[in-house]
Formats: sequence, C-alpha cells, structure tokens
Amino acid sequence: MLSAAHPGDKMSLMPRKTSKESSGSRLAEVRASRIEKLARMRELGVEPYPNGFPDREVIGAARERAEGANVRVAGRLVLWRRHGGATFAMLRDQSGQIQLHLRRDILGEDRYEVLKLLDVGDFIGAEGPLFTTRTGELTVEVRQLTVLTKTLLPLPEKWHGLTDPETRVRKRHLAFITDPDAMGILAKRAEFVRHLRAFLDGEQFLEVATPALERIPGGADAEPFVTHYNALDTDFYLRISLELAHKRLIVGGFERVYEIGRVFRNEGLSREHLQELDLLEFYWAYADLDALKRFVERLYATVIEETFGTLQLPYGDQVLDFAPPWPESDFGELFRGIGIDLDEYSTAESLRPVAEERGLTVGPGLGRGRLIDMIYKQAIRPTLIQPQFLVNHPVDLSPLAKRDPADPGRVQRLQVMMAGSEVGNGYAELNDPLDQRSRFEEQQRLREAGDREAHMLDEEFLEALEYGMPPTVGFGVSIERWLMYLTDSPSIRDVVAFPATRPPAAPAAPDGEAE
RNA sequence: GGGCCGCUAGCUCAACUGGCAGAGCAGCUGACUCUUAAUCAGCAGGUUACAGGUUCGAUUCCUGUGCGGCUCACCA
Repeated sequence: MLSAAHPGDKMSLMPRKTSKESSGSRLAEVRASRIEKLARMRELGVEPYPNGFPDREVIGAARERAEGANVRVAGRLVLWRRHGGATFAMLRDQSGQIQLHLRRDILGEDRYEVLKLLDVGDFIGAEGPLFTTRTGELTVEVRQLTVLTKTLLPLPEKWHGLTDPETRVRKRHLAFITDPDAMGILAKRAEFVRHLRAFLDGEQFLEVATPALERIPGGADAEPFVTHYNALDTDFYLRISLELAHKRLIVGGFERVYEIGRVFRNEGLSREHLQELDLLEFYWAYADLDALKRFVERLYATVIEETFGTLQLPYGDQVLDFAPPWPESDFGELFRGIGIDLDEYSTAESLRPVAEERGLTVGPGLGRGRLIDMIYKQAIRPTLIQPQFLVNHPVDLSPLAKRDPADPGRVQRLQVMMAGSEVGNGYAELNDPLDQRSRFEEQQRLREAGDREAHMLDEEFLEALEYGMPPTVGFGVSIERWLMYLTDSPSIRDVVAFPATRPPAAPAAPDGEAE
C-alpha cells in the first residue's frame, strides 16, 4: 500500500521555499515538486523517459474504432480530473484528443497510486477498450498505462490558454500546445507547397537550387543583409530574390525552371512583412505575357482548390474568388481614376509636388518610379480587393521587365492583386543586354542619390545576357504572403513557425560584451 | 523611424481620486468510482517589466529605458 507507506516521505519531499534562488516563486515551486515526483517514480521502478511507444495508434484513428475495441494511444495529458477511485483525463496527440478513464479497481492499488505522480502536460501511453460514458463521451477504459515523458514546467491555463501576444511569439511551442489552429496553419502550408511542386513538376518545370550567398544581390527592390565569408575574407550578401540566377540558367539552355527558396530582406517588420521568406519563382522560355496570365490563373486555381477544396476563400469580411478568368486593371487607367495622368508627369521633379500634396514624405533623390509607386501604394493598391491582374506598369517601376512594343514607356508585366496586396508578380523578362545595362545604370544613379533599395549593377549577369537569353517570362510570389491571405490570417507571422523577435530584454550584460 | 496602447503570481485577469497587492485556473494537503472549465475543505505562492523622480505613502502621478501589439511611412 503505497499510500499508507509514504505519507511521511511525501511531507519531507514537499518543496520547501529555499531562500536562495526562489526568485521564480510559484514556478520554481512547481518545478521542484515535479522533480521530486520524478525521483519518486524512479524509486518505484517507473522510468519517466523511456524510449518510444511501439505500435501506438493515432488518436484520430482510434476514435473511428468500434465500441469495445482495444486501442493503444499516446499523447500529452491536457486535462486531469480525479474523483477518488476513478480518474478522468484527456489525452491529445497531433490528430486529436480522447478521454481516458482510470479506475483503481482495474489498475490495482499500486499502479493507481502512481497516478499521483502525473501532471497535466506529461506524456503517457494508454491501452484498453473503448466505451462511451453516460454523458456520451468516447473514452478509453485504461488497462495499461505507460509514463512516456515527465514534464517539469506547467502548461498555460487550460481555459483561456495563452493570449499574451508577446509570449505567443517568443514561446511558439506553447502557442502550438494551446492553440491547435496555429499548428493547423503550418500543416496547410506543407500541403500547399506540396501541391505547388506537383503542379509545376507536372508542367515540366525543373526544380533547381541556387545560392543564397551572393556577391551582388539583385532581382528585387530591397535592402540586403550582409555577412562575411572568412576563407575569402570577403563580404557576401544574402539573396533578396532568385531572379538573376534563374535567368542565367535560361541563358544556359534550361527552358522551364522553378525554385522555392528562402530569401532575406533587411527591412522593417509589419503585418505583412518578414525578414526571411520563401519565394516561389519560375522562368519559362518562349512563352509570352498572355500565356503567363493563363498559366498563373490555372496555377492559383488548381493549387488553391487542391489545398482548400474551394476557390472562394474568406479574408476578413471579404470573400476572395479565385475562379478564372481574372479581371485586368490597367495601371494608367487606375491613376486617371484618382485624377492623375501619368503621361503629364514625365519627370520626378514634376511628380514630386503631387506626392507631397497627398501627404507623402518624399525623401531626396527618389526617382519617378519610386514616386509613382508611393502614390500607387497609398491611393490605389488598397482598393484592389478581388483577385485580378494589374498590368501596363510604367517602365520606371520595373527595371528588369521588357518594354511594351506598343508603348515603350510601359512594360509587359502583371501583378496578382488580392485583398489590397500584391501576391504575385511576373513579366516578360528583359533580354536586350544594352537596354538592361542602361536601366541598371539608372538604378545605380538612384542608389547613389540615396535610394537604398535601388538595384545594384550586376556585371556578371549583364555579360550572361550578352550571350543571349531567349524570350522568357518569369513569375515570383512569397509563399507566406500568399498563405496569409488564403488562410485568413491577420498577420504574416501566423504562417511561420518561428517569426523573428528582438532579443529579450538584456539581463544586465556581463561587461566586455557591450559594443 | 513616427503616433497610440499595453506590461501586476506559471497562465487569465482585478485593485475607485495615491492608502495593507486580490481572485480564478495551475500547484500542494485532504475528501470523492461516469466527470466535461468536475466539486468541496485547507495551504502556499508577488522585485506590480526595468531605472529614476514627486510624495508621509506609488501598481496608481511624472521622466527615461526595454519588450510587445496596433497603426502610419517603406519593402513581397
């Protein structure tokens, strides 16, 4: 009789408040108590951290079995209700949860006493027949119980869960325990990416891997991270896009390539921006912009349907309808809609007062393209709600896109817009090496004038173009941005396992480490 | 970077106009063999984010710092 034999021990094992090192107070007390339980388990011959739990069945599957069937399940205890000689518990694994019923008269006195050493949060394995309680809850009548992992720290509160947004991002593991929906989004992401690959593979696109460390980062308007390569004693940049490497592959003779790769942008945090993100880019030789439009519609519709089972997805109080064909909006038309005819403002100087009138803070040295972009983002982009193609952008906005033969001031480009945000960008790639050089030189000039996001001149890339790149269309989209809208997530951080956070408040750094 | 808001026990939250920092959950002890946020009795648990200031007295008022959220500007 364990209960009779050990009351004295239990008292002596109670965590006494040790004056030293008790700063965590309650938490320290709980932890100390659990370490004592751990020791008691070992005294009783129960190993608290055994290896594996063979032949277990996932709870979701066990729940499908007939009443009376013997099931063998494992998971984390999330609820614990003791009623004298009978105990109810809730066991959860990744597939779901199921109630356990543990009875003294079934388990026997000794084994029932071991239950006192268990806490909510511990992992256990349980085996026994299924039955339904009076109140209709599917339950395992536990015959065999195995401790799988003893936990030392308590879980967040069972009813309210973890709501403090700071703790939720800093201790994401706790957020996942508390909120299975958060976990579900990551599972959706995996499924979505799998369907994306399957679609592109099925269209004879070759998946490639290109370097993340570059000497000249390019292909996007973004400020890069810098790092240092010791062996060469040289600074490298982390890539900001996949674009230029892929075009060099097209020069090399590849005709359809794609990559889903991590890129890094040294920019601020916001609801819809991360510092590292997975970009899907693909490049397709001999296709034109119209073919790209049809292809992109089909890609989105197929993958969305396969992943979510529908083409109508809610975002906030909107419903986004991805059924093709999508409408097109003309960049210049939209500007005329807010009373600006871009043809009348051919220079940055003439456009600057227009931007200032709208309350935009226009730094020095910004080019015409950047000013147009600022006005667009303030006044036009938020109004583009339903999935659609935005087309006919000014050339100033698109240093890597081919000009429209009908109007050299515009380019052959499409942006996929939804919910007031850009979720996809493609164009007929510029393959005129001399035009490309002069546009890089223009970007270089803007860069020197203070635009830190203007493109750097990439001599290797220019040389590659001189060997000839066939007519090619390319497309890029951030997986996270895309999923944020598809999963109705208020923040892009919700679709990432571990979003970046500032270092926690420094607990008085040891000296010498400062600077 | 700017503006606004927040930070109190492990978690979720109270504390009036400046007057002994409280409750629920979790924890510990005990009761209870069909519970559903189980219930009941008892116990314990705090550098009120941090540093200053005002005051007889600060969780509360003031200043600064840190971290976070929202938002504006900029980037997918």
